[in-house]
Amino acid sequence: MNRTDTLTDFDVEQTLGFRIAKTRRRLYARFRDAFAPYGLTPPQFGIYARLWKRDGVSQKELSAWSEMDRTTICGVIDRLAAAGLVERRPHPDDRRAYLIYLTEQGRALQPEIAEVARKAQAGFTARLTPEELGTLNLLLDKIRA
Amino acid sequence: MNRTDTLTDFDVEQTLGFRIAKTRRRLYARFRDAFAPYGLTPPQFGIYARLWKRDGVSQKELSAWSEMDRTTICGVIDRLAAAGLVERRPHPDDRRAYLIYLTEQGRALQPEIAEVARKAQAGFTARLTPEELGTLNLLLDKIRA
DNA sequence: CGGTTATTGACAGTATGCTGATTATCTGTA
DNA sequence: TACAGATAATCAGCATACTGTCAATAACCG
Repeated sequence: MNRTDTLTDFDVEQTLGFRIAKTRRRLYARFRDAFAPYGLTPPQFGIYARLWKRDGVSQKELSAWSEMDRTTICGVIDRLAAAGLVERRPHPDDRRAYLIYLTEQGRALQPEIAEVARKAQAGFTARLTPEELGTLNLLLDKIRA
Repeated sequence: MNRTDTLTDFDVEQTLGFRIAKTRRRLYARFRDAFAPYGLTPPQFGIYARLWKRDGVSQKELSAWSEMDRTTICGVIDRLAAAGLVERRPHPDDRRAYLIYLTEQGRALQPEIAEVARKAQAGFTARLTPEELGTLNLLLDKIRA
Protein backbone atom coordinates (compact mmCIF):
# COMPACT_ATOMS: atom_id res chain seq x y z
CA MET A 1 0.00 0.00 0.00
CA ASN A 2 3.08 2.18 -0.09
CA ARG A 3 2.50 3.22 -3.69
CA THR A 4 -0.73 4.93 -4.68
CA ASP A 5 -0.23 4.07 -8.31
CA THR A 6 -3.89 3.92 -9.27
CA LEU A 7 -4.40 7.63 -8.59
CA THR A 8 -4.56 10.10 -11.44
CA ASP A 9 -1.45 12.00 -12.37
CA PHE A 10 -1.75 15.17 -10.32
CA ASP A 11 1.66 16.37 -9.17
CA VAL A 12 1.14 19.03 -6.51
CA GLU A 13 4.84 19.94 -6.61
CA GLN A 14 4.47 21.14 -10.20
CA THR A 15 1.62 23.55 -9.44
CA LEU A 16 1.94 27.31 -9.17
CA GLY A 17 0.18 27.19 -5.80
CA PHE A 18 2.86 24.96 -4.35
CA ARG A 19 5.61 27.27 -5.59
CA ILE A 20 3.93 30.46 -4.39
CA ALA A 21 3.19 28.91 -1.00
CA LYS A 22 6.77 27.76 -0.48
CA THR A 23 8.33 30.98 -1.75
CA ARG A 24 6.07 32.97 0.53
CA ARG A 25 6.96 30.75 3.47
CA ARG A 26 10.68 31.30 2.92
CA LEU A 27 10.25 35.02 2.46
CA TYR A 28 8.05 35.27 5.56
CA ALA A 29 10.62 33.42 7.66
CA ARG A 30 13.41 35.68 6.45
CA PHE A 31 11.53 38.86 7.27
CA ARG A 32 10.31 37.41 10.55
CA ASP A 33 13.91 36.81 11.63
CA ALA A 34 15.04 40.20 10.33
CA PHE A 35 12.36 42.11 12.29
CA ALA A 36 12.43 39.91 15.40
CA PRO A 37 14.85 42.24 17.25
CA TYR A 38 12.23 44.98 16.91
CA GLY A 39 9.31 42.81 17.99
CA LEU A 40 7.73 43.30 14.56
CA THR A 41 6.09 40.56 12.49
CA PRO A 42 5.95 40.71 8.66
CA PRO A 43 2.24 41.65 8.52
CA GLN A 44 2.84 44.35 11.13
CA PHE A 45 5.77 45.61 9.07
CA GLY A 46 3.57 45.72 5.96
CA ILE A 47 0.97 47.94 7.57
CA TYR A 48 3.59 50.05 9.35
CA ALA A 49 5.54 50.59 6.12
CA ARG A 50 2.36 51.51 4.28
CA LEU A 51 1.88 54.37 6.77
CA TRP A 52 5.31 55.75 5.88
CA LYS A 53 3.85 56.88 2.57
CA ARG A 54 0.76 58.50 4.06
CA ASP A 55 -0.77 58.10 7.50
CA GLY A 56 -4.14 59.26 8.79
CA VAL A 57 -6.03 56.47 7.01
CA SER A 58 -8.87 54.33 8.36
CA GLN A 59 -8.63 50.64 9.16
CA LYS A 60 -11.00 50.03 6.28
CA GLU A 61 -8.58 51.70 3.87
CA LEU A 62 -5.70 49.64 5.23
CA SER A 63 -7.84 46.54 4.83
CA ALA A 64 -8.63 47.36 1.19
CA TRP A 65 -5.02 48.20 0.43
CA SER A 66 -3.52 45.11 2.03
CA GLU A 67 -6.37 42.79 1.06
CA MET A 68 -6.35 41.61 4.65
CA ASP A 69 -9.62 41.11 6.45
CA ARG A 70 -10.98 43.98 8.58
CA THR A 71 -10.74 41.87 11.70
CA THR A 72 -7.12 40.96 10.97
CA ILE A 73 -6.21 44.63 10.50
CA CYS A 74 -7.90 45.37 13.81
CA GLY A 75 -5.56 42.99 15.62
CA VAL A 76 -2.47 44.16 13.75
CA ILE A 77 -3.23 47.78 14.64
CA ASP A 78 -3.80 46.71 18.25
CA ARG A 79 -0.29 45.27 18.41
CA LEU A 80 1.38 48.12 16.48
CA ALA A 81 -0.30 50.53 18.88
CA ALA A 82 0.79 48.46 21.90
CA ALA A 83 4.36 48.63 20.52
CA GLY A 84 4.03 52.42 20.38
CA LEU A 85 4.58 52.72 16.62
CA VAL A 86 1.08 53.91 15.63
CA GLU A 87 -1.95 55.41 17.33
CA ARG A 88 -5.70 55.54 16.72
CA ARG A 89 -7.23 59.00 16.55
CA PRO A 90 -10.96 59.68 16.19
CA HIS A 91 -12.11 60.29 12.62
CA PRO A 92 -13.19 63.94 12.46
CA ASP A 93 -16.24 63.25 10.29
CA ASP A 94 -17.25 59.70 11.25
CA ARG A 95 -17.60 58.69 14.87
CA ARG A 96 -17.58 55.01 13.92
CA ALA A 97 -14.08 55.18 12.48
CA TYR A 98 -10.51 55.91 13.55
CA LEU A 99 -7.64 57.32 11.59
CA ILE A 100 -4.31 55.57 12.10
CA TYR A 101 -1.24 57.76 12.54
CA LEU A 102 2.43 57.08 13.08
CA THR A 103 3.67 58.07 16.52
CA GLU A 104 6.84 60.05 17.00
CA GLN A 105 8.61 56.80 17.78
CA GLY A 106 7.12 55.13 14.70
CA ARG A 107 8.46 57.98 12.62
CA ALA A 108 11.88 57.92 14.25
CA LEU A 109 12.38 54.19 13.72
CA GLN A 110 11.52 54.31 10.00
CA PRO A 111 15.02 54.69 8.49
CA GLU A 112 16.41 51.82 10.51
CA ILE A 113 13.52 49.45 9.74
CA ALA A 114 13.58 50.38 6.06
CA GLU A 115 17.25 49.47 5.89
CA VAL A 116 16.57 46.12 7.56
CA ALA A 117 13.83 45.43 4.99
CA ARG A 118 16.09 46.38 2.08
CA LYS A 119 18.79 44.01 3.28
CA ALA A 120 16.32 41.17 3.88
CA GLN A 121 14.94 41.51 0.36
CA ALA A 122 18.41 41.76 -1.15
CA GLY A 123 19.41 38.55 0.60
CA PHE A 124 16.32 36.79 -0.62
CA THR A 125 16.67 37.85 -4.25
CA ALA A 126 20.43 37.27 -4.45
CA ARG A 127 20.03 34.29 -6.79
CA LEU A 128 18.21 36.37 -9.41
CA THR A 129 19.74 38.86 -11.81
CA PRO A 130 18.20 42.36 -11.75
CA GLU A 131 16.52 41.52 -15.04
CA GLU A 132 15.04 38.29 -13.66
CA LEU A 133 13.78 40.13 -10.59
CA GLY A 134 12.12 42.67 -12.89
CA THR A 135 10.46 39.88 -14.88
CA LEU A 136 9.26 38.19 -11.70
CA ASN A 137 7.77 41.44 -10.39
CA LEU A 138 6.11 42.04 -13.77
CA LEU A 139 4.55 38.57 -13.92
CA LEU A 140 3.31 38.81 -10.33
CA ASP A 141 1.68 42.14 -11.16
CA LYS A 142 0.16 40.72 -14.33
CA ILE A 143 -1.35 37.68 -12.64
CA ARG A 144 -3.09 39.96 -10.12
CA ALA A 145 -4.10 42.62 -12.66
CA MET B 1 0.49 65.61 9.66
CA ASN B 2 -1.22 63.81 6.85
CA ARG B 3 1.95 63.62 4.76
CA THR B 4 4.97 61.84 6.11
CA ASP B 5 7.21 63.66 3.69
CA THR B 6 10.36 63.62 5.78
CA LEU B 7 10.60 59.82 5.71
CA THR B 8 13.05 58.08 3.43
CA ASP B 9 11.85 56.80 0.10
CA PHE B 10 10.91 53.20 0.87
CA ASP B 11 7.93 52.10 -1.20
CA VAL B 12 6.61 48.88 0.23
CA GLU B 13 4.32 48.39 -2.77
CA GLN B 14 7.35 48.04 -5.05
CA THR B 15 8.94 45.24 -3.04
CA LEU B 16 8.93 41.59 -3.98
CA GLY B 17 7.61 40.72 -0.53
CA PHE B 18 4.51 42.82 -1.06
CA ARG B 19 3.84 41.14 -4.41
CA ILE B 20 4.41 37.61 -3.14
CA ALA B 21 2.23 38.25 -0.11
CA LYS B 22 -0.66 39.61 -2.15
CA THR B 23 -0.42 36.95 -4.84
CA ARG B 24 -0.39 34.25 -2.21
CA ARG B 25 -3.37 35.82 -0.46
CA ARG B 26 -5.40 35.82 -3.70
CA LEU B 27 -4.40 32.28 -4.54
CA TYR B 28 -5.17 31.08 -1.03
CA ALA B 29 -8.64 32.66 -1.15
CA ARG B 30 -9.37 31.05 -4.51
CA PHE B 31 -8.39 27.58 -3.34
CA ARG B 32 -10.14 28.09 -0.01
CA ASP B 33 -13.39 28.80 -1.85
CA ALA B 34 -12.84 25.94 -4.29
CA PHE B 35 -12.30 23.37 -1.54
CA ALA B 36 -14.88 24.77 0.89
CA PRO B 37 -17.60 22.34 -0.28
CA TYR B 38 -15.31 19.49 0.81
CA GLY B 39 -14.40 21.04 4.17
CA LEU B 40 -10.75 21.20 3.05
CA THR B 41 -8.42 24.14 3.59
CA PRO B 42 -5.49 24.87 1.23
CA PRO B 43 -2.81 23.60 3.65
CA GLN B 44 -4.86 20.45 4.23
CA PHE B 45 -5.15 20.01 0.46
CA GLY B 46 -1.39 20.41 0.09
CA ILE B 47 -0.61 17.59 2.50
CA TYR B 48 -3.45 15.43 1.19
CA ALA B 49 -2.31 15.87 -2.43
CA ARG B 50 1.26 15.04 -1.44
CA LEU B 51 0.03 11.67 -0.20
CA TRP B 52 -1.45 10.91 -3.61
CA LYS B 53 2.09 10.43 -4.90
CA ARG B 54 3.19 8.19 -2.04
CA ASP B 55 1.66 7.59 1.36
CA GLY B 56 3.04 5.80 4.39
CA VAL B 57 5.34 8.68 5.32
CA SER B 58 5.99 10.14 8.77
CA GLN B 59 4.87 13.54 9.97
CA LYS B 60 8.51 14.55 10.07
CA GLU B 61 8.87 13.75 6.37
CA LEU B 62 5.74 15.74 5.56
CA SER B 63 7.13 18.61 7.61
CA ALA B 64 10.43 18.58 5.73
CA TRP B 65 8.69 18.34 2.36
CA SER B 66 6.18 21.11 2.99
CA GLU B 67 8.56 23.28 5.02
CA MET B 68 5.75 23.61 7.52
CA ASP B 69 6.56 23.34 11.21
CA ARG B 70 6.19 19.89 12.76
CA THR B 71 3.55 21.21 15.17
CA THR B 72 1.55 22.65 12.28
CA ILE B 73 1.65 19.32 10.44
CA CYS B 74 0.41 17.64 13.59
CA GLY B 75 -2.74 19.77 13.58
CA VAL B 76 -3.28 19.41 9.83
CA ILE B 77 -3.06 15.62 10.11
CA ASP B 78 -5.46 15.75 13.07
CA ARG B 79 -8.07 17.48 10.90
CA LEU B 80 -7.46 15.37 7.79
CA ALA B 81 -7.86 12.29 9.97
CA ALA B 82 -11.03 13.71 11.55
CA ALA B 83 -12.37 14.25 8.02
CA GLY B 84 -11.67 10.60 7.27
CA LEU B 85 -9.21 11.24 4.42
CA VAL B 86 -6.03 9.93 6.09
CA GLU B 87 -5.11 7.77 9.06
CA ARG B 88 -2.17 7.37 11.42
CA ARG B 89 -0.67 3.89 11.62
CA PRO B 90 2.14 2.89 13.97
CA HIS B 91 5.61 3.01 12.46
CA PRO B 92 6.81 -0.60 12.29
CA ASP B 93 10.36 0.22 13.39
CA ASP B 94 9.91 3.29 15.61
CA ARG B 95 7.29 3.44 18.30
CA ARG B 96 7.68 7.22 18.58
CA ALA B 97 6.48 7.79 15.05
CA TYR B 98 3.42 7.23 12.88
CA LEU B 99 3.12 6.62 9.17
CA ILE B 100 0.35 8.57 7.47
CA TYR B 101 -1.79 6.67 4.96
CA LEU B 102 -4.71 7.62 2.75
CA THR B 103 -7.98 5.99 3.77
CA GLU B 104 -10.25 4.31 1.27
CA GLN B 105 -12.34 7.48 1.22
CA GLY B 106 -9.25 9.64 0.77
CA ARG B 107 -8.31 7.53 -2.23
CA ALA B 108 -11.80 7.57 -3.70
CA LEU B 109 -12.11 11.35 -3.52
CA GLN B 110 -8.79 12.01 -5.25
CA PRO B 111 -9.96 12.39 -8.90
CA GLU B 112 -12.67 14.85 -7.95
CA ILE B 113 -10.42 17.00 -5.73
CA ALA B 114 -7.65 16.96 -8.33
CA GLU B 115 -10.07 18.27 -10.93
CA VAL B 116 -11.20 21.06 -8.60
CA ALA B 117 -7.55 22.01 -8.03
CA ARG B 118 -6.81 22.02 -11.77
CA LYS B 119 -9.73 24.32 -12.45
CA ALA B 120 -8.83 26.66 -9.57
CA GLN B 121 -5.29 27.02 -10.85
CA ALA B 122 -6.45 27.49 -14.44
CA GLY B 123 -8.76 30.30 -13.32
CA PHE B 124 -5.97 31.96 -11.40
CA THR B 125 -3.42 31.82 -14.20
CA ALA B 126 -5.83 32.81 -16.97
CA ARG B 127 -4.13 36.19 -17.48
CA LEU B 128 -0.79 34.59 -18.27
CA THR B 129 0.24 32.89 -21.49
CA PRO B 130 1.59 29.34 -21.11
CA GLU B 131 5.05 30.73 -21.77
CA GLU B 132 4.68 33.38 -19.06
CA LEU B 133 3.45 30.76 -16.60
CA GLY B 134 6.50 28.68 -17.41
CA THR B 135 8.80 31.64 -16.81
CA LEU B 136 7.06 32.42 -13.51
CA ASN B 137 7.43 28.81 -12.34
CA LEU B 138 11.09 28.86 -13.39
CA LEU B 139 11.88 32.08 -11.53
CA LEU B 140 10.08 30.87 -8.40
CA ASP B 141 12.12 27.68 -8.49
CA LYS B 142 15.34 29.62 -9.05
CA ILE B 143 14.77 32.02 -6.15
CA ARG B 144 14.32 29.03 -3.82
CA ALA B 145 17.14 26.97 -5.29
C1' DC C 1 -38.45 63.71 9.72
C1' DG C 2 -38.39 58.76 10.60
C1' DG C 3 -37.31 54.23 9.51
C1' DT C 4 -34.64 50.89 6.91
C1' DT C 5 -30.23 49.70 5.23
C1' DA C 6 -25.24 49.96 4.95
C1' DT C 7 -20.86 50.63 7.15
C1' DT C 8 -17.00 50.74 10.77
C1' DG C 9 -14.78 48.57 14.16
C1' DA C 10 -14.76 45.00 17.76
C1' DC C 11 -15.44 40.23 19.55
C1' DA C 12 -16.01 34.96 19.41
C1' DG C 13 -14.64 30.83 17.27
C1' DT C 14 -11.65 28.07 14.21
C1' DA C 15 -7.47 27.00 11.35
C1' DT C 16 -2.89 27.91 10.27
C1' DG C 17 2.03 28.67 11.67
C1' DC C 18 5.52 29.67 14.85
C1' DT C 19 8.63 28.95 19.55
C1' DG C 20 9.48 26.48 23.50
C1' DA C 21 8.57 22.72 26.68
C1' DT C 22 7.26 17.81 27.54
C1' DT C 23 6.85 12.79 26.92
C1' DA C 24 8.14 8.59 25.01
C1' DT C 25 11.45 6.36 22.57
C1' DC C 26 15.72 5.48 20.12
C1' DT C 27 20.84 5.56 19.61
C1' DG C 28 25.55 5.77 20.60
C1' DT C 29 28.95 4.96 23.95
C1' DA C 30 31.42 3.84 28.15
C1' DT D 1 24.18 -3.13 29.95
C1' DA D 2 23.39 1.58 31.73
C1' DC D 3 22.96 6.09 30.63
C1' DA D 4 23.38 10.63 28.26
C1' DG D 5 21.93 12.83 24.34
C1' DA D 6 19.05 12.98 20.20
C1' DT D 7 14.59 12.52 18.09
C1' DA D 8 9.07 12.01 16.90
C1' DA D 9 5.09 13.67 18.17
C1' DT D 10 2.35 16.49 21.16
C1' DC D 11 0.92 20.47 24.00
C1' DA D 12 0.77 25.47 25.61
C1' DG D 13 0.91 30.09 24.14
C1' DC D 14 0.96 33.78 20.76
C1' DA D 15 0.18 36.12 16.14
C1' DT D 16 -2.01 35.92 11.85
C1' DA D 17 -6.28 35.25 9.00
C1' DC D 18 -10.80 33.94 8.17
C1' DT D 19 -16.37 33.81 8.96
C1' DG D 20 -20.09 35.31 11.49
C1' DT D 21 -22.07 38.37 14.72
C1' DC D 22 -22.89 42.61 17.21
C1' DA D 23 -23.17 47.70 18.63
C1' DA D 24 -22.77 52.19 17.19
C1' DT D 25 -23.22 55.25 13.68
C1' DA D 26 -23.95 57.00 8.98
C1' DA D 27 -26.50 57.16 4.74
C1' DC D 28 -30.41 56.66 2.10
C1' DC D 29 -35.25 57.06 1.04
C1' DG D 30 -40.15 57.72 1.28
